[in-house]
Amino acid sequence: MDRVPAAPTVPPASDAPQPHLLRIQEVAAETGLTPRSIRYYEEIGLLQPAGRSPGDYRLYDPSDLERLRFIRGLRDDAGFSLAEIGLLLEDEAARVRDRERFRAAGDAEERKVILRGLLDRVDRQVSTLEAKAARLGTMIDEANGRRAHLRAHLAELEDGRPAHETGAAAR
Amino acid sequence: MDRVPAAPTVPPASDAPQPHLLRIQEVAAETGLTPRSIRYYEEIGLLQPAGRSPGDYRLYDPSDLERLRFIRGLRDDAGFSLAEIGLLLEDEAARVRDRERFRAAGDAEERKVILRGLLDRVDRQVSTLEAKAARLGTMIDEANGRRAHLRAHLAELEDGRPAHETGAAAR
DNA sequence: GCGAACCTTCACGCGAACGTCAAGGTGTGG
DNA sequence: CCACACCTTGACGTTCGCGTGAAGGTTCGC
Repeated sequence: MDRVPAAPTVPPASDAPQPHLLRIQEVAAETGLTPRSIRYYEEIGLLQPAGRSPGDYRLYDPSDLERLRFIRGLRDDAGFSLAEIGLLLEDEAARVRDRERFRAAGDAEERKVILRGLLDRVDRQVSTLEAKAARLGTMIDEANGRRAHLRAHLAELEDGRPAHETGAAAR
Repeated sequence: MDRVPAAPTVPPASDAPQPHLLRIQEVAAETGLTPRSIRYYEEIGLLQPAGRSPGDYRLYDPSDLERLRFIRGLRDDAGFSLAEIGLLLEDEAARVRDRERFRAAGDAEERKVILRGLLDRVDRQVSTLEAKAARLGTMIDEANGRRAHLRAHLAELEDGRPAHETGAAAR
């Protein structure tokens, strides 16, 4: 059975940097990616795992999961290339540094600076996504235009002489 | 062979199959694609040029242009793979057949059947596009959520103690 | 009828985004 | 302590979506 720590009387709250570290296959199952892809994304600099085990296993924390899901969304839903995703997410090294700096910074002023940087990036992400959505919207409009055109033609034919009903083609 | 009607006093609407046939490079300029891509799309069955010249040059009519523009939109704006585009456009051979049959069919009833088929296809295209747009919309919402979260954190820091102004960071 | 520009069909090459072994090290329940 | 699943780093293979010649035929203006 599980050798789970039976009763941690009081987790000392001072530093608990082990919330839920997952190994690569669990991450894969969780995100719908493959281990190979995840390693590849690391290779091209899209994300760094939160840490490594003593035996050098990659270990991922929840924020890594979120990032991977975001990457997958950008790839599958938005159809961006990994290169574009790299530009959107911008410099994984910076993220790591920022998190480090943020934790280290007791100074509220520095935290604000970091937060503003993050906010700017998210703003750019949103506008990029919205631009894409707008182009998609245009395409949908055009397709609807063709649809209306066809409907008009069809109506013309049907209206001119409502011959016999075509069975179950009403819809 | 066919002689071209030099001066069709009254275009009898029965057959005028030479409106504006373009060669591949003109089509490329018109659609923003490359000749190589256009040939490749033909190779994988995305479209057949309206005809060939006596010297075997590919010749494209306006509906080919429209189709190519649609393909480009699906590829660039919607981010579909060419395989997915093939599924969306569904069987170029059918389109050719349909057009042929439509022209040949004086029968209004058969024309209606063909039009209904086309309409169904366009309907499926629209719903596929809208599904994609919805997923993109979800992504945008999530990104906005993160944005709001960051804003809240930032506001908390700034509100708690509005220290000194950060110069020109007002955006 | 000639040259330039365009076209044709192969055919090979390339970067992106992984898949797939191979040859080992790691973690753990029994 | 061992079996076995999981992990590691290479390294090579694959598919997609074309780019880039090579070698030759076609159009067209002059």
